[in-house]
Amino acid sequence: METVAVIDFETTGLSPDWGDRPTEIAVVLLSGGKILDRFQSLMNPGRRIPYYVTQLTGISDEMVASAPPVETVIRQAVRFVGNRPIVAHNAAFDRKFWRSELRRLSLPGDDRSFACTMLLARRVYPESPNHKLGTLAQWLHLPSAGRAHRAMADAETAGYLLHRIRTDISRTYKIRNVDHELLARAQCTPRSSLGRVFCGC
DNA sequence: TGCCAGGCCCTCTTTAGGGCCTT
Repeated sequence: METVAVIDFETTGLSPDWGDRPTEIAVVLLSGGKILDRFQSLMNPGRRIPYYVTQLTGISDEMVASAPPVETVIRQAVRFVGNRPIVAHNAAFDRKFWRSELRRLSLPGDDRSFACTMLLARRVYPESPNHKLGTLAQWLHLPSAGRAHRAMADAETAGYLLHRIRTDISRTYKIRNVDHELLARAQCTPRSSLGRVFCGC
């Protein structure tokens, strides 16, 4: 089964266009539902972290003061991810920070597509109370990964969610190997045609 | 104590509007 890189950013806010920067990144390499390797680092965003974000994530100005700068960590993360497909929960959010930081560094790969576990979960589990990562983890009884809203815990949980989605799709549509290409296609496919997408492959 | 944006999806829709989700 293809190895994918599941990414999660903690940041100073919602938008790099407003000057927000990452404060932490975690990447897990996932294959067949097993975590093969992990990368995690706090980083110094060069700006203050709003109080409400610290309340949410537990990441404070004091914690990132001695951390390496964003540029250093992003270069390490890019090397760790390599050419593997990238997955995230609400991938549009992580993708825009990934792109923003790669462009700052003039690194290639800022146009890479991300597969999104939230969009997949909306289609596969429409009956879930909502499609927040924490709710899905609880609702599906996924393994506990630690404190929510920290990068490694959320990346691991998104990895477990991805594996569960693959397993349920395989069972529902009698497909043995649900690879990343199918997930990527599902990302752009209306829920009503999900069955046709997988049965058609 | 900075409460910001944007892509996706649904519907009381499509020449639009609003909710969800991420920090």
